[in-house]
Amino acid sequence: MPKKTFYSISEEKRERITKTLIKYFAEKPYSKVDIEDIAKECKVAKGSMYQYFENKKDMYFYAIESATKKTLELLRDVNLENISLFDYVEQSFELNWNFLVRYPYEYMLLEKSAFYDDSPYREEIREYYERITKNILYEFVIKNQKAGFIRDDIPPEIIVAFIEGSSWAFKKIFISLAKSKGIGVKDLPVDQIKKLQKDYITILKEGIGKK
Amino acid sequence: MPKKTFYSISEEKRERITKTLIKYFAEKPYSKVDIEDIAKECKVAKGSMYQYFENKKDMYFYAIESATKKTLELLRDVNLENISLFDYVEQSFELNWNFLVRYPYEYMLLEKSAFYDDSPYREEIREYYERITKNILYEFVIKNQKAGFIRDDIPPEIIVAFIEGSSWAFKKIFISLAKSKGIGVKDLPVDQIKKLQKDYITILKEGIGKK
Amino acid sequence: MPKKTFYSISEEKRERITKTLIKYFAEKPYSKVDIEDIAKECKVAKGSMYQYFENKKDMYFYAIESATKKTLELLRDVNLENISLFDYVEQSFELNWNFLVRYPYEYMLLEKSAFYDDSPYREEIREYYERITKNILYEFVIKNQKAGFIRDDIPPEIIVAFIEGSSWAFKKIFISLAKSKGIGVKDLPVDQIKKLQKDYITILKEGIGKK
Amino acid sequence: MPKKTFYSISEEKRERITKTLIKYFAEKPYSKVDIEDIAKECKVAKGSMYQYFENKKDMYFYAIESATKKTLELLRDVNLENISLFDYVEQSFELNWNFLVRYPYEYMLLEKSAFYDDSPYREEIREYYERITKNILYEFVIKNQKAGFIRDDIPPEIIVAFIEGSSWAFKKIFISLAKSKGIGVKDLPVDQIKKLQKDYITILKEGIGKK
DNA sequence: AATGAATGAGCGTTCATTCAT
DNA sequence: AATGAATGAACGCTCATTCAT
Repeated sequence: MPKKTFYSISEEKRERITKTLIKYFAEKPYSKVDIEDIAKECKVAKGSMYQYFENKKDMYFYAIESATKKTLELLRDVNLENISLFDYVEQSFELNWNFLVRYPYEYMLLEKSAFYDDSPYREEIREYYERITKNILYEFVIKNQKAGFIRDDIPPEIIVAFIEGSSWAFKKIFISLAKSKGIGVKDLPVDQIKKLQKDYITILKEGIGKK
Repeated sequence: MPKKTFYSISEEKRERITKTLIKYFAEKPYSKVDIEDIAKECKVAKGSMYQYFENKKDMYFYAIESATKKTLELLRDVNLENISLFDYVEQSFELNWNFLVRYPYEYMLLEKSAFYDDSPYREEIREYYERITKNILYEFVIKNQKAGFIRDDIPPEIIVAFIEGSSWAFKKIFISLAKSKGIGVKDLPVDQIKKLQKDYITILKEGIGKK
Repeated sequence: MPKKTFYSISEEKRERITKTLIKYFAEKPYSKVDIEDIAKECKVAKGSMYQYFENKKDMYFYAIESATKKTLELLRDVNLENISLFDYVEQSFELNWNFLVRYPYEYMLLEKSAFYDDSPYREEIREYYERITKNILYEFVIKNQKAGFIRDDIPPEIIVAFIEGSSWAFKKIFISLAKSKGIGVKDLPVDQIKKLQKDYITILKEGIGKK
Repeated sequence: MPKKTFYSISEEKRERITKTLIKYFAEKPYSKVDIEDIAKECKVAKGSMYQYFENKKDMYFYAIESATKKTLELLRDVNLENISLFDYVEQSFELNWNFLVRYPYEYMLLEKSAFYDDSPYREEIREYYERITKNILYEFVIKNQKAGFIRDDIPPEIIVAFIEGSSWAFKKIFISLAKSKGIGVKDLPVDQIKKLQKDYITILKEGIGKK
C-alpha cells in the first residue's frame, strides 16, 4: 500500500507514476525492473519513489492493484443474471478484448504477474486472483448446470478448467496472429476476430467431434 | 551450444552436470539461478562451467535441449499412424503423465521455460517449442479432418489451440489437486486420474453443451 | 546552537521538542537517530526541525546541553564548603541517584554521549565535560589534601581518576543488578543500594587491602 | 567466520586485510565503516571482501577475534598462580601497557567494541568478553579473600568493580597525558608511567584516606 | 513560520564473467 | 583442462538536508 505521501502529490504526477510502474512491471520480469529507471522515466528522484512506496514489492502490488481496478471498471457494466454460460463466455471474451485493446500494459501485467513472473510473490498473487476470478466462473457453471443449460454429468471444476484453458489458448491465437502480421493485437481486422470467436463458441457448444 | 571441451570430459561428469543444470533451471527462475551453486553441486569449479559453456544462457539452452530430448525419446515409441485425434489425446496424456512421473525436473523445466520463466529468452524458446510441438498436433488435426474423424468447419489452428489450452488447464487440475492433498502429483490415486481423464475426453468428444 | 526561531515558538512546543530530542539521542546511537521519527513524535514537520536547528549536530548538542543544565540544577542545592571528600562522594552519589531516577533519559544521554556514542563529536563532547566536571572534583581533592582529610603523597589527578573510575564501575553494578532482576534501576530495593554504597565508601576510605 | 577462500589467499594479503579491518573498526564506529574504503586500502575489489567474508558483521567479528587473539598471546606468558591481587593488578597493568604500545589499533578496537560502539552486536560482544575476562578477575578476588590477602567484609563483585573501574580511569590518565603533550601514549617517559603506576597500586593497597 | 515533498549521495550485498596459476 | 580467486557493475534502500509553497 502506497504511503500517504503518494496521495498528496499532484494527480498528474501520480498518474504518470502509476502508468510507468504498470508499464515496467508488465514489460520486464520483476527482478529486472530497476527502480532507478522508473524514477528516471517519471522524472522523479529515486528517493522520491521511496517516499511514495514502502519498497519495491509495494510498487509492484500497487501496479497490479491499479491494473485490476481497471478490469473491474469494465466488469461493472456486465450483467451476469439470467444468461447462459455461452453468453457469458462471449461477453467475457468481448470484455477481455476491450481490455487488451484499451489497456495493453495493464493486460500484460495481469497476465504475467500470476503466472509468468519471477517475483517472490507469484503464489500470493495467484491465490488472490483465484479468489476473485475463479469463483465467479465456478458459481456460474453450477448455476448453468442446475438450469439445464449445460451437461451435469461432468464435475463443474473440470468444466471450469476447460473453459479457462481453452479461452487462454484462444487469446494466444490472436497474439501470435498479430505478431505474424507484425501489427498490434488491436489492429487485427474485426471480422477475423469475430470469425475466430464464433468458431470458439461453436466448439464450446457442440464439441469438436463430428456427430 | 556447449563448447567442445564439454564433450571431452567423462560421460559421468557430463551427465552429472546435465542433471544438475536441469534441476536448477527447473526449480528457480532464471535470474535466481546461481552458477556457483550449480558448480558446487556438480563438484566442479565455477570456472570449469565456463570452460564447458559459453555463458549462463548457453547452460540454460543446453538444459532445455536436454530435457526436450528426453521427451522425444518417449515419443519415439508412439505410433501416430491411423489413430483418431481422441486416441492421440489419450495417448499424449498418458505420455505426459509418464514423463512427469519419470522426469519431474525435465517436465518442470519445459513447462516453465517458455511461459513462466523470467529469462530474457522466453520468446525465443517459445518459438522453438512451437516449431517442434505445435506442428505435430497441427498436422494431426488436418489429417483427422480429412479422415472425417473431426469436424472440418473449424480451422485446424483453432482446434489445436483448443486442445492445447484445455489439456494445459487439465494438468493444472492435477497439480492443484495434489497440492491440496499435500502430496506429489505422481502419488495421486490412479482411479481419480482415470476418472478426470475420461471426463476430459468426453468433453472434447461431445462438447460441454447438453444436446 | 538553536536558531532564534526556536525561541520564538510556544514554550510548550519547545519543551516537547527538547524532551523528545533527549529521549531519542539517549536511546539510540547518533547515527541511528532519524530526524523524521523525532519530528513525528513532536507532531512537527521535519522541515520545521531545520527551522529551529542548524542541522542534526545542532540538535544533538542542544539535547546534551539541556540535559547538562538539569544536572547543574540539582547541583545548585549542594553545599560543597567544608565537607570532606567522603561526604562529597556520598552526596554526589545521592545526587546521581536522584538524577537517574528523576531524569532517566537525561542521565542516559550524558552517560553515553561522551563515551558510548558513535557521533563524530564524541571527543569534542568529552572535552566539554571534562572542563565542567573534572575541575570541580579536582579542586575539591586539592582542598581536601590541604585540609588533611586525605593523603597528599599522591598527585590529585590520580586520586580524581580513581574516584571517577570506581564510581563509574559502581554505577555499572546497579545497572547490571537491575537488569538481572528485570527491573528498572530506580526500582532496586533501597536497603540494597545503601549497603552497596556503604561498601563503596568503605573501600574508598580504607582501601581494599587488609591491614 | 571468514569463508574458506580467505584462508587460501596469500598470507601477506590476508594479514594486510586483517590489519586494515582492525584499523578501520578501531577508528570508526561500526555504522561509519565503509567496506569500499577498506577494500581500497587493501588494494582489493569490494567484491573480493565478500568472497572472504559473509558480510560486514563477519568482518567485524573477525577483526575483534583477531585482536583478542593477540591479547591472549601476551597473556600466555603470565603466571597467575600464587600471586596476590596487587601483583596481579601490577602484572595486568604491565600487560595492558605492552598491548597498547605494541598493538594500538587492536587495543582501541577491543576497548570500543563492547562499550563505545554502535554496532547492533554490542551486547553480544559484551557478554562474550564478560565470560572471558570478568570471571578471571572474579575468581582471583575470591581466592585472595580466602588467602587473607584482601579484606573479606566486602562482597567480591564490589571489589572487582572497584578494580576494573579504577584501572580503566587510570588508563585514561595516560591517554589524556599523552594527548596534552601531543605525543603517542607509547612515547610517554617511562619513569612517569612507573610513578603513576606505583601511586595507583598504593591507593589500591591502602586506600585514599589518611590513617 | 510551517509544511512535507524532493533530492541524491551513500552503502551493503550479489553474481556473471574473467583471469592468473 | 581445472581451479577458484578477482572483478565491478548493478541494485534496493536510507536519510540528512533543501526547497517550493
